[in-house]
Amino acid sequence: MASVQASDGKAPRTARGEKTLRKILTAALEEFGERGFSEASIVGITSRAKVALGTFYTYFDSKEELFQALVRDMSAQVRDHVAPVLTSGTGDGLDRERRALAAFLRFAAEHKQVYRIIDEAEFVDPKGFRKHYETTAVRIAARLADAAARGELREDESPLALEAIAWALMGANVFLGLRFAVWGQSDPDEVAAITNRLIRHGLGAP
Amino acid sequence: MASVQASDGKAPRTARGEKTLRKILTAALEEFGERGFSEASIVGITSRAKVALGTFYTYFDSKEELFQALVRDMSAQVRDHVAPVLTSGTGDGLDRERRALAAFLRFAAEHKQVYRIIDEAEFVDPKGFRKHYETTAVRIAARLADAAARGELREDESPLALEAIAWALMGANVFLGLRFAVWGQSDPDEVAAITNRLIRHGLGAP
DNA sequence: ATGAAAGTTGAACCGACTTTCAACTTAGTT
DNA sequence: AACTAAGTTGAAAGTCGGTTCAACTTTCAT
Repeated sequence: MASVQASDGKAPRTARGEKTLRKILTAALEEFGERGFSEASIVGITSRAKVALGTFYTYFDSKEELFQALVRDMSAQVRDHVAPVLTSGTGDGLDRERRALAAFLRFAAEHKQVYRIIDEAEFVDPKGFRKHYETTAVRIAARLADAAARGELREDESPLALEAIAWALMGANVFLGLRFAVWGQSDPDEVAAITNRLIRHGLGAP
Repeated sequence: MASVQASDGKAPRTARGEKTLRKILTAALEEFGERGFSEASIVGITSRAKVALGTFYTYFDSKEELFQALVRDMSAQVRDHVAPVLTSGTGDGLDRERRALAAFLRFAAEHKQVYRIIDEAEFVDPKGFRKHYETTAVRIAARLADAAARGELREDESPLALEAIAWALMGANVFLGLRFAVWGQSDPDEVAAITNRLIRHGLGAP
């Protein structure tokens, strides 16, 4: 949460201000997570945060800017939550992807608001939304290229193929999160294992 | 478009009424597709349709109900557009999935509004959204079960596995559509072929 | 041709929400 | 204690767009 920024020229200058800003951000995450962007209201946010309506405008220029700030932060949170499992543990590059999916599912189950905010960014903050998925795809593609360079993959893929595969894996992960973490809850390791079999060996008869 | 319904008790009773309803629906698709749900306005819709503001309420109880009607219709359109390639053509069950993805990508490229409306339904019409993806997933799972029964797949999967795989494939398709049909445009057959290799053989070295 | 049902019109109503702002409070410095 | 910068307050302004409705027009069966 430390990374979230107020609007330009509106950063808090005292400890009191910083505390207030944090209260607003926490409240905003709840409000947007529960009610969605357009149903959410500044009054709802400020009353959850137990500050006056006007205080909001000490830190943000508009509801949109607050939302954008949250999208940036949530995007970073997802990344930071998955990152640790990428460097630790044994196994090859595809094992690494399995752990990443399991970590993502665990995170999604615990932070459904985050999920909703990133999804809704497609309409409220299209640039932020696109940036989130494009950088995520690039990150996945880089990991795959790395695994390919170590000879762990079936074959070297063309750049288009690598990108397409990265988007396919990302989309699979997002939808699995929606189905098995946000809507229902299944064992993340089990879901990740099933998916990983698909990714490693495919579905076709040998 | 014939399937779209007006709100309860508001169905047109004359040819004139039917024509007006159709004008409103066409205009609504454009308006929602271009501006999104909350930016879209009834005035925007009725002026595109070249009817008076009040006419809208002859056929719909609210902006939300219109949107829901459109979601139902778009969901059916996607299904109907993909269906033909499932029964025609040669090859096994995985080939069938390849053709389905290619057809979906072609449809998405030509009907970006449809894409946007279904995505935004997550927030405006959660029930419709969920229904769309759940029935789609069930359909995919049934096709896979069918292929498995014919011995075309590597192994029989457990019910959880089958469902998870269906959601993974669906998510992959949706994200590929976003990246390679809505945001950018690549040859649908090429993208489908790349993805199909992944699904058939997996990425792992043999 | 006529009457009734269906459809159309757009000004006005209405409520809800974002945003502003001038007065007030708090905290830290000299 | 006095001063000042930062932060807080909430009433009120301003805006916007969904919805209503009573008058009007069109259609069509008899």
